[in-house]
Amino acid sequence: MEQTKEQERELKYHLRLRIFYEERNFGPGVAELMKYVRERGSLSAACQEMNMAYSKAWKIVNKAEEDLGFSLMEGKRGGENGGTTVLTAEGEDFLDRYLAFVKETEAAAAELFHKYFPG
Amino acid sequence: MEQTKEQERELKYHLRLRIFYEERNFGPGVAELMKYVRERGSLSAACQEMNMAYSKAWKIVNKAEEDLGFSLMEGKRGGENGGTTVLTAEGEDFLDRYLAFVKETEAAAAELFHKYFPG
DNA sequence: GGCGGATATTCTCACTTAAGAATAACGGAG
DNA sequence: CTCCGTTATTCTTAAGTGAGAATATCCGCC
Repeated sequence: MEQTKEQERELKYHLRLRIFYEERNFGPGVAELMKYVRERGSLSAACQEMNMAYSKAWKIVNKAEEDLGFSLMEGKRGGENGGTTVLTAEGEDFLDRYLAFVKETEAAAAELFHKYFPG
Repeated sequence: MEQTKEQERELKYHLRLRIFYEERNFGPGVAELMKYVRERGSLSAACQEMNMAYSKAWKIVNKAEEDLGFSLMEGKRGGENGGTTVLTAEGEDFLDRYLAFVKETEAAAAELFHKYFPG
């Protein structure tokens, strides 16, 4: 504020799309976890993919479910591989809509960014 | 995850638009401060409007200026009212473009949200 | 029936961030 | 020349977050 700095820098934008309901929210973190759970059939496998502690992932998912008011995934303990986790039907549906929403919104934002911050 | 919850809730979305350059960024907080500084000609007045400690506001602005590489506002100490702070020309320009970018992006996002999350 | 691997849950600890107290400098007004 | 309100800056302390250790439970498989 007192001293000015002179260098030019390339600007980049970044979007964080998050669905809010009062203090509750659903964002990119849970979405990514869900994508891996759908792909791998296991929450701990999803954690390995994302290099995240299982306990943290579990808390994130739990919080999102509390916030949304319905289950996103369901786990089973024991069995052949030790256990499994799969998305619920509502979880699948919600994730798909969230991903489509984010994708199109990001495309729109990219265009607008170049409009206002060209070069 | 173990127990399902049944209530229906209205979903709302919320957008956080933030301009990134590597670890640097410019977001809604600094923008709001700048709007009040432009309106009131004083950073401490802006803080009162936003119910924020002056020291915190100053730090936020300073960080943003460091990140962007140019001054957003300039302060003068002493004088009739104790001091003043006004936006620099670059600050004005940047703020205006940021606000326009955010406004149009939010409008686009609102439309897409209703497309994917109707009702 | 014990093993292994996954789910489920709680508890620490480090680290980051938030909030604001404290202090100094400044300059017009009275 | 002292006072007042503001800018400028640093420091302390409280609060929140992140990362993961620790523990318990489940169940097919050998």
